[in-house]
Parts: sequence; C-alpha cells; structure tokens
Amino acid sequence: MEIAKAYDPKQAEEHHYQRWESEGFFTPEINEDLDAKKYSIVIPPPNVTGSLHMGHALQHTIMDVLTRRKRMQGYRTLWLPGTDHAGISVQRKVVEQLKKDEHKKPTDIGREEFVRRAWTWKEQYGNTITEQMRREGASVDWTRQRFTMDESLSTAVRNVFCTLYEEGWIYKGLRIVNWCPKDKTVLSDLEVKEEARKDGKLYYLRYPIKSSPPVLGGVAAASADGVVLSLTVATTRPETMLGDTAVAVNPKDERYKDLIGKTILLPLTDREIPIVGDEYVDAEFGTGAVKITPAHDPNDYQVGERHNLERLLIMNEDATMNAAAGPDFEGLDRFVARAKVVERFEELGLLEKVEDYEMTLPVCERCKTVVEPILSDQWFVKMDEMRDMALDLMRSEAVPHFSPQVPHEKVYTAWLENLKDWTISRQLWWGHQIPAWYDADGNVFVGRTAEEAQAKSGGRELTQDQDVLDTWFSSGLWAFSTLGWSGDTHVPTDAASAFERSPGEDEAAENRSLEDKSVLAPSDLDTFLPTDVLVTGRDIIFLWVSRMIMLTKKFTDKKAFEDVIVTGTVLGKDGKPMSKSRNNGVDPLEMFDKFGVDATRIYLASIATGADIKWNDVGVETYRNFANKIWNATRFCLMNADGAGVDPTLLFLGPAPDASKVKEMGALAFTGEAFKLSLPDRWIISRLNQTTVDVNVALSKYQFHTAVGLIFHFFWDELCDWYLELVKDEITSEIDSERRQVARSRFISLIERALRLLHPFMPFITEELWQKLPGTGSHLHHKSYSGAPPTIMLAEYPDFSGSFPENPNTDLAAETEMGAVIDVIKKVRNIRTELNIPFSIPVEVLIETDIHNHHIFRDNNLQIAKLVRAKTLRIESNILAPKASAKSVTGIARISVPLEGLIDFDKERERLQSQIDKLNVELQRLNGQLSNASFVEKAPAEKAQELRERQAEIERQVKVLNQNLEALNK
RNA sequence: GCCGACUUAGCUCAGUGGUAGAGCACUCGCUUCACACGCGAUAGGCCACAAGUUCGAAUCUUGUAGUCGGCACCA
Repeated sequence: MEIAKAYDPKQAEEHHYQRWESEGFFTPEINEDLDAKKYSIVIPPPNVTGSLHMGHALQHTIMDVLTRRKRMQGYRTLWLPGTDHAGISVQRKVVEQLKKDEHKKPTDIGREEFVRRAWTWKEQYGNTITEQMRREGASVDWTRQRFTMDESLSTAVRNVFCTLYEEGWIYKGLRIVNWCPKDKTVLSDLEVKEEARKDGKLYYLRYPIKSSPPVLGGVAAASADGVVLSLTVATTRPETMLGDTAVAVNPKDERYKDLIGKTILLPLTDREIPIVGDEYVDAEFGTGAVKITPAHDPNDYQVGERHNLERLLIMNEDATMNAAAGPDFEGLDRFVARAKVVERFEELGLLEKVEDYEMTLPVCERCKTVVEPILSDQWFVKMDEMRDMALDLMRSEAVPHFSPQVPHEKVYTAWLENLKDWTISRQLWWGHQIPAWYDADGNVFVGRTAEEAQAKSGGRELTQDQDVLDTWFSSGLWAFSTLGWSGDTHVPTDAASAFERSPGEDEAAENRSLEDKSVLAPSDLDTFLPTDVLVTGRDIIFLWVSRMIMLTKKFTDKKAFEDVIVTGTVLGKDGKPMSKSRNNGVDPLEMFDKFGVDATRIYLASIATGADIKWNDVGVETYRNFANKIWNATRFCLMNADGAGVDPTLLFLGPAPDASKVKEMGALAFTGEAFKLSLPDRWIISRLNQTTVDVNVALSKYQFHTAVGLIFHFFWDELCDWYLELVKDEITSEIDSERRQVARSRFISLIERALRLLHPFMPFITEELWQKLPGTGSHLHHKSYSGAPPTIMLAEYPDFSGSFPENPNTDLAAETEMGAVIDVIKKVRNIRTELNIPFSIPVEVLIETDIHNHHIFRDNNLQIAKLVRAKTLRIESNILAPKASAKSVTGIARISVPLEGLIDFDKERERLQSQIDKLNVELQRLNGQLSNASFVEKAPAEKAQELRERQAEIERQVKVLNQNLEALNK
C-alpha cells in the first residue's frame, strides 16, 4: 500500500469523527458487558455565548484522554456534554441585538417577547461551541447533551428552590448587596472583583454640631471654652453623605466620648443626625469619626442595626441619585454628584482637606463597572449547613481529592470556612424565573407551579417574582440534573436491572442503537453518579465546584465526584493571561488548522497538571513532527506489508498461549525458527511493556505529561531510531521468507499496540493508521465491544493487569545486552564524527570483550556493522590493534577502529583526553564520597556498594583510555 | 494585610533525598532506499540568593529578593 509521504491532519480529521458519532461509539450503550464498571465525567458546561478557547481545549483534552482510555479498558463510559444558559451574557447579547436592529429597549418589547428572542438567539448561535468540540475529537455522548434551561433541568431548579425554601435554607431579605449599575442587577460576592486604583482620594468633610456657632477649623474645632463645634469625617465616596443617618465614634475615644448623643446638622440637607458610639470605629484610622450610611455600606448597615438608625436609600438602579438625595442632586450620576458635593462643601468652608489615597474598588467581573453597595431586597441561600456538609465530606472522606492537592485542598477548605450567604436573585429576564409569587399585599408564596402557589395563597390574585436565579444556581445541580434528576419524576431504580434484556432481545442488541436509550435513561442517575472526576480551572472552584458538591450531597445524598483535576492557565506568548484587551489570545482552531488537532491536543496534555504555561507554537510543532514520525514509521510498515499483519503472539516474551487462545487473538500462527526472538525483538518488547506499565501508572495518577513523555520517547527513540533501523534489512529483504514475514508482522504489531497506547491523546492519526494496518479488526477490541465495527477507539487499552500473568512483561537481560550494543554503536559513531571519517567510507571495527559476551555482538554483527558502516567487524577476547587506531571503551567492551592513513593523531589524543577528563570529574566525586567515613557508615549499604561498583567501572575505563593514549604517544 | 505558588541550559518547560533532563535554538557532519516535519555527533546549568537539617539537598526547613495568583480590607 502506498500512502502520502507526509501526514496531512485534515484528511484524517475529516471523516473519522462523523463515523464514531454515528456508530454510537461515544454512548455507554456501546458496551456489551452488563457487568462492566462505569466511568463518568460531566463537562463543565461552556456558556452558549462562548466559542472555543485554549482553556476549553486543555480541559477537553484531559477529559477525552481519561474517557477514551477507560472506554478502551472496557468501562461503561459516559462523558456528558452540554451548555450553560449564561444569564447575563446572553441577556446582554440580545439587548445589543435589539438596540442595533430595531433601536429598541427590552422594556419596549416586554418580557415574554424578550425571552422568546433569547431562545432564538440560543438556537442560532448556541451551537458554535458544540460544533467546535466535534472538531476537537471530544468523545462526548451527544445523545445525552443537556442545556441548563432544558425542561427537566428547569424542573430540577424549581424543585431545589422550593425544597430549600421550605427547609428555611432559602430566604428573602433586605441586605447590602453588590449592585452593578450597568447590568442593573445584583451580583454575588464571587462575581465582584477588586481593582486597584492609585488615583483614589480621601475627602475630609466637616460636619457642624448642633447648637454650635459657625465652624472655624481643626479636626474637632473647639470654641474658646472647649466646647466642640464640629466633627470631621473622612470618606472616599462623598456623595453618600446625602444618605448619612449618623456619625459614629469609638466610645473609648477620649477625644469624642462626650459628643456621643449630640446632634449633627448634616450639610446640604435639612436633616439632623445623631452621634453614636460604636466599637466598630477604629480611633486610630482617619479622624476617628465615621459617617454612617446604612443603605450604602455593609459595615454602616451593621452599625445602623445596632443603633436603630434610619436607612436612607439615595440612589436609583442606574446609580443616579434619587429624590431622597435632595432636589439639587436628584438625577445626577453618582460621580457627578460626588464632584458637586465636594464643591458645595468647599463653598461652605466645610471641606477640610483632600488626600491622595490608594485603594481597591469593587468592579463587576464582566463589565468592569464600579459596583455600588446598596440596600436591596433579594433572595439568598443560607450557606452554613451546606458548608458543614462540604467540610464534613472533606474531613471524613477527603473528598473531593484535588489534583494537584496543593494548594487547592487548603484554599477550598479555607474558603468554605468563611463562607457567607449566597445572593441568588438576578434582575434579568433570561434564566430561571424565581418560583415565588406575591399577592397585592406583598405576601410571598413559593411553589413549584403557579397553581401550587395560588393554592397556598387561598386563591388570591398573584404575580410571579420578576427576577431570575443566578446562572450558577442551575449549574450547581449539573452533576445530577443532567443525569435525569428533576426532583419530581425520578424514581430510584436498581442499577443492575437497567442493563438486563429479556431473552430474545439479544439480536436486537446486535444493532443496538440510540433508540433504546430509554432502557437506560431512567437509571443514569444510579449508574453514573457519583461521577469519577471533574476537570476544571481554578477560576470556578468556588463559583461552581463547591456548590455542586454541596447541592449534589443535599439532594441525592451522593458525592458529585471523587476527584477534581484543576488545570492550569494557558497564558499568552507574553506570559499574561489571554484576553481580548491584551490581544494575546491564541485561537485553538487556528492551531488545529496549522498543526492538526492531534498535535494541539497532545501538546496541551504534555503540560504538567495544574501548571500555568506560556503558549509556545514550537511545542505544538514538536508534536506535529511527532505525528509525521508515526505516520512514516507506519508508512514503512505498509510499504513492506506483503504476507504480514497484526499478530499479538509475536509480542510475547514468554511462552505463547495455547492454540485456542492464539486463534481467538487473531494470530497469524507463525511457527518454528522464525518465531524465535532476537535480542532487538526482546529488547523492544520489553521496552514497550515497561512503557505500557508506566503509562498506565502515570495516567491513573493524572500525570498526563509523564505519559506523553513516555510514549513520545518510546515511539521516536526506541521504536524508530533503534528498533526500526536494526530490523530494517530483514523487513526489506528481497527474499520472501517466513523470517521476513515474522519480522514484518512483529513490527506491524508493535506499531499497532503503540498506536493504541497513544490513541487517547491523538485520536485521529491513530485511527487513520490503525485502519490501514493489515490485520486490524474488531477481534482486537476489548471484549466489551466485540460486536462493534472495527475502530481503535474500542480496541483494548494495553495493560498488564490481567491478561496473561504467566507472560513476563520485561526482559532485563535483553535491556542490558541491548544497552551494550547501543553503547558500542554510539562510540564508533562518535569516533567517526570526531575524527571526521565520513559515513561513506567503511571502516574496520574491532570489539574486544570477555568470551561470555561474544554472543551479544556476534548475534547482532550485521546490524552493528550496518549502523556504524563497518566493512568488517571482529569480536574477540584479545585484540592487538594497530597503532593508527581510534579507540573507545564501554562497560563491557574495548573498541578499536584502525584508521591507517585517515587518523589525525592530535585529534584522537584530544578525543581520548576529553573522555578521560569527563570520567575523572565523576571519579573525583565518587572518591570523595567513598572516602567520607560518615557516608560509608550512615548511607544505606546498597548505595555505597553501587557507588563502589561505579568507581571501579570508571577506574577501569580510565585505565584503558590512558593505555590507549600512551600507545598513541609511543 | 492574610494565604499560596513560582524562580532549573539561550527560549519553553520536566524533574519531591543519592552521578542535572526534554523539545526548540546553537555548532559540526549526512541527498544512509519511512520521515529534512528527517538522521548522526557535540556543546551548553554554583538548579534565584543565604542559612539550616542530613553521610548526602535542585529536591526538606527558615529567611531574603523577584514574578504571579487567590482571599480579605478602615470609613
């Protein structure tokens, strides 16, 4: 078979995904084993407004690697996809569209029409990300795709809300909340970010005290007889003084304690406010006197509660001043009002001073507008009991287990310990409308439906709460609401029974399709919850992960997931987080086009778990090259495939399995002498098996980058650079022999198994090549998928945890001997390069080694001769080499390359000397260590012995090299 | 302010107590019949700095400096 000289990713990416999906390979139903263990992951639902970014690509790669491996291991595997309705984001898109297309505001078309248009928007644009996920090769079960506003998920939301309300875990109340004047909605604490401002100002305002003559100056200006005339307060938000209802001082503050109980004449208003004493005030800070605005500051609110102060709200929802701020200020923007307040204080001589003040301002996470703390009537979730549930889970079962554990476990726990109530209402139209209704008097009736609420009210005329729930409220249910829990339709079923089929249904099972999903659907919750692992970024551990843990536990009494893998951040090339404003983003789709999906995926997987990484095109290029390497190794197979095919028995180090087993495995049944393993065969199989073991260990510990490194090294260095070169002559031999067929088949089998090992990382190229390899087919599938059409996706993932325990995995003798062969080849190549002996000139090579080692080199003499381009190769115990020879030494051999007429003696001396120098450096260190009494005394005996052996070895080599050098000087 | 992470070859990064590794770049050589997206051979590190623990430290402890996060903030 002829295939292209270079790998073209596009070609492979075009058709396989479509087939995988339409054949149903992604669904758990593909698994024929009723007793198969399950493996499940729910995707962090991307926003419907989103398009694929590098963070998604990273997380999806990790999830796909996990899922594909488990599927190949025979697990009943579900990776569930879906999207989030993204309240504010979608709302904003629709508002913009409305404004642009029709110059209308939402209120012009009304709520119902607005929501209808939001759905239209979602239908039109919401598939962007799901299509991009197909491009990524994500093996998600599209038949179970969910959206947070699906009917059953919405039912779940209402049920959860009502239950929590009934149990007193949800309440409505007046609190100081974070208000975004641009989005005109309340935000939870987590949606508010701090922004450092260096240009802040601290204003010192002088408040006159009643019954005092006009104020003259000083922090607490006093008249001649010592009576205090005014009190100065400091503030960063002067406009809020219009809402002041008190001034507070610390009761222990000697300066002011006599003022407590007196009255302030609040400037710019006609109000009189009291001076109160409160421990909250820090006498050391500012002036020691604090203006109290209970409706616009959380701390002031507390003070207000304690002193029963009036709460005067002075702003509208867009942060303009309202009527309560007085006629001079009504309608002004808060910042305009600020300037005007300051100006008026100055006119009145009441502005004591203005200081520069560095501070941090709370801003809206999405629109960066300065958030206004404001008194508002909102819905909250009381978090104390939920927090305790999550903390118990962590303390008693150490769940979830974070990877990396440090620092996330600690940060997560600390955050829980300081958790405050969660503001869940949002003043939007797009989302889950709060299932609460009000009568004309404002009494609230919470119900799952309007009818239920009305019944509770005794049939009164009701209107539903206009607000919707925080997007994260529905996402918090994602782990179980997506698996069929809606709170009123779920009937627990026996997990096992779900997979039972009545007799006679076996045939139907043959062409199992998505249709009998109904058989499974009711029990998805029992089957797949808890999910096994959650893969996500740091930014939503609190926002999403923690809430899902709590809500899942609360409503299903199950864990949401056992493990959490926290991925790092993919930074731009400048080392800063990718963002539109910095314009340092790297589009995954561009990378797919440029280097291929597989190369991008495996590069992302090669990043250490949890570590941030600066994006680096060269890294992807490396794996693009790797793909090409694999392509060409396979191409070599296919160019020499006559009479050959995959034969698993050719990879057995030990005795072959019995005949019946051999047939079952699809072996080609080679026999006799040709079947015998050569040293390179034993070595490469041993390396493959060890790599397999190590890859599985690494993946089970979520060390994806380690697994990538292992496979990369095996494939490129060991399989291609060494083994392929060693067996090339045999494989390309002109003579058609069984020996040649076995060599070809063994190489094909090695490639085939390595492709399976690699498949979870590089699904497209591995499938493309696997399909081309002779002898691949469903018989290589894991036994759970024997009826499925052939695909590497369902081939058994290489492992040694069970199949043939009598078959040894590794051959350490072969690894040692092969190491000796490799050493010799490298030394001779080094001589060639250093002495400028071109490869085109064949040389004579003499290998001097103990008699019991002769076979190592003799058995491989042809390969060695080829790889160093030797015209003759002598292997003896004692060789007297000509003086004009270049020499080297390895662990078990002395090498001479006679170079009469070609050798440059100076260069050879230099070469020998540099080898001696290098060894001497190590020798000195070893000597130092071994002559250190305390080392010999305290270090483990094995260690000391190891060093002694190494010392002897180096001494021997140095001696030989010195002899060589002397011989040269004679 | 509190907590944390990071600092290893020119670059991007692996490496959690026992001779410092990879990829790319660099140098030298190769139209070796799978691959120049390749092959072969070199060179290149006081593992940020200091002190400590240890027979032994890139690795553990403490401190310092720099970089970057998270959380909380006094008007």
